[in-house]
Amino acid sequence: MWPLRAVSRPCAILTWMQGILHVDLDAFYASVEQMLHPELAGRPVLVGGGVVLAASYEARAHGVAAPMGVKQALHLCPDAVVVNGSFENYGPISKQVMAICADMTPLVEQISIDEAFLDVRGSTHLLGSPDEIGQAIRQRVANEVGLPISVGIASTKFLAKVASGQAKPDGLLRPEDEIAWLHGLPVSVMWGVGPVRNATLAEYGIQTVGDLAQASKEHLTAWLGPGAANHFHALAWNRDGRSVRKPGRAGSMGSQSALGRGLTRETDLSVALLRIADRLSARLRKKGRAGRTITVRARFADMRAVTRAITLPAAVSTTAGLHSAAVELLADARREQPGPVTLVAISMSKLELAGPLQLELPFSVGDALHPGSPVGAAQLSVDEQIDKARERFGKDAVGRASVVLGGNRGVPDEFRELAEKD
DNA sequence: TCTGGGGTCCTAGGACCC
DNA sequence: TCTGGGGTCCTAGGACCC
Repeated sequence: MWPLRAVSRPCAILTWMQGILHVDLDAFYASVEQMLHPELAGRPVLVGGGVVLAASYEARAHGVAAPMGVKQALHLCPDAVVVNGSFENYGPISKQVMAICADMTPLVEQISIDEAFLDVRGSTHLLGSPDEIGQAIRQRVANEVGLPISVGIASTKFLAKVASGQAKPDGLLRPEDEIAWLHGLPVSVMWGVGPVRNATLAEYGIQTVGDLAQASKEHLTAWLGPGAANHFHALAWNRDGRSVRKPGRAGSMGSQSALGRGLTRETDLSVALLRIADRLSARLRKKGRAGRTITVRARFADMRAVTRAITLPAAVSTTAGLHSAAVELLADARREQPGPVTLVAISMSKLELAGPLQLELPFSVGDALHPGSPVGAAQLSVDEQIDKARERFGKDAVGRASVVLGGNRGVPDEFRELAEKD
């Protein structure tokens, strides 16, 4: 029932060395949809709207892959069922899977919603060999969650990741002779080799990881630059010193929005920025964080992108603060390339811990665009609202005030508490 | 049919300081 | 008065990952 692809009788030392697992849920979003909607089981399923976010293996058999336009995917696979992702389900299901991993070892490093590294070298005396632990994870995820998951086992994170990729779908793989096995694979399996580097390497006759391992450092440096050359040459010999560690706090946070054929009018762009500024600042505040560097990226119809950034003396996390900076940065970007903007993104970096949210002020879109205009309940400009709040709650509280888009989210509890105290 | 939304890391040039 | 080498910060762009 559980295809163990590695033909192996682990000796003790290999078991010790090969103690890193990479677990990866197969076609995660599509598999969840098939699980929640049994009528989709066994059928080609595409999750996404404009583009394919995930394709079930039945669809992949027809050449469908993410990210591909849904229309193109349907051309390749006319029987496919297209579903909007039920994104509210994915996070909790991912948590269930990660909890199973955490039962095997405290050293779990989750790297995305559907994959994680585990260092199980400290668990083998209790739970058995890495193979047995890997199988136990697969069995529990199948029984308790209902999803297929693939496992790669190796002596390094890099090789474990490559192995889980080769084990898919629904498999487990532990390469016996790691270097020999690795050298037979195409360079594109390496983490960090995408279309551009793959094409560069192919130009010089580098097809397999073995070819890369044999290439001279001088050549690799000329082709890829010094940093990438060292990195990939080391990986080609499975030299990867990175250990499994609990992920720290994210270094940046961003939000973006695609704008169809593109927007040109100032006011339309300002509204688009306000929407993502609000989404981003809400996430920042929820995590108790604020950022000093604000970056705006605009993409144009020809897919060219222009970025503009500003680093502030103090960290911010308010909708109004992000929005006003973003509007200026976007205006600057558009001076370089006028014309319709097809995507806008705001990203915050240099993140710091911020104090808990003290106060949110309801206000409306109209106020942001035309300060003082009588829109909705809030008839005051942002500045006037802040002045009012300052009068009522004192300077300190308002220093941390943030502004809520739309004014229709109700008054946050923090606001109510302050108001009651007042 | 051109292509979502969330991230990471690297490079390179310029400003500035010692 | 002219000038070196090193370090840090900032900005812009790009490749890549899920």
